[in-house]
Amino acid sequence: MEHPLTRCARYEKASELMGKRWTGLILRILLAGPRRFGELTDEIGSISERVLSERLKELEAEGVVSRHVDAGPPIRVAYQLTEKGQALWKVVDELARWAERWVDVKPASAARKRKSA
Amino acid sequence: MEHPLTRCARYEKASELMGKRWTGLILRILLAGPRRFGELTDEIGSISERVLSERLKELEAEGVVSRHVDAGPPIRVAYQLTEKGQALWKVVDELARWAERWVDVKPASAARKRKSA
DNA sequence: CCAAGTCACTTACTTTTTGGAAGTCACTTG
DNA sequence: CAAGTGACTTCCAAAAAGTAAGTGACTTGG
Repeated sequence: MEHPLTRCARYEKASELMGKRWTGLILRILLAGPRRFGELTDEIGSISERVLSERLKELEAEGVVSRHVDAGPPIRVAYQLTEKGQALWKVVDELARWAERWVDVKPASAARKRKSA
Repeated sequence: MEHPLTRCARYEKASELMGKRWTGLILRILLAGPRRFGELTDEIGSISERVLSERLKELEAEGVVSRHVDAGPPIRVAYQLTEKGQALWKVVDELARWAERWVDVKPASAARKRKSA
């Protein structure tokens, strides 16, 4: 191999977190400011409440987001990034830059076939 | 909401790509140089060949990695990043930095450390 | 007061993805 | 020519995500 690569448990864990469906989207939205549960579902659009709830719990468990209950009377729950979560802005930002530069949003042309006959 | 946020289809697609299990790990390895199928399975450790094969096809379809067959005789297949794939180094790098700074690899015990310089 | 609605979730059930192991195909080596 | 090796596939069970309907606290309208 060209370069040996030491396995990095921290990176593996980080990658496991970001490598879950919807996490990247949730983070981008929360980087713009706190959001309530319903706002998140609306802004993400196609996520199911079941999964959003799950993802939010995972992120909270990881210390990336915090949950704030405003006992109203109209009870409202807001989610916002912790310091650890805010620190992810660079990752999100670089991914956004990459996306701007490299992602074509139109239906991708078909992948080349492997040599088969 | 604090800041409105325009939905970005490109980011959504990028996030869908990175937001798949194993993709972050595969990318980090490939950023260190080309790898053969077996090397990837070994270096990742716990991925199944079925899923690695699937992920590689997806990444190839997205134009992030390219597949090179060296018709040997000992036939070998190498995967390497395309220019588009290489461009992801910043994302991987920022994620790695974040992980170094914020991810605790040990099982979380009673007290959690705050930012220790 | 009672019915209907909102918000933040849960629960139950279906579909899709992933994991694990074994099999395939084209060679290579003993 | 029986046993590998490398790169995948196939099959099947387990886990995660999608869908829809339900829950509980509280509000508004008639």
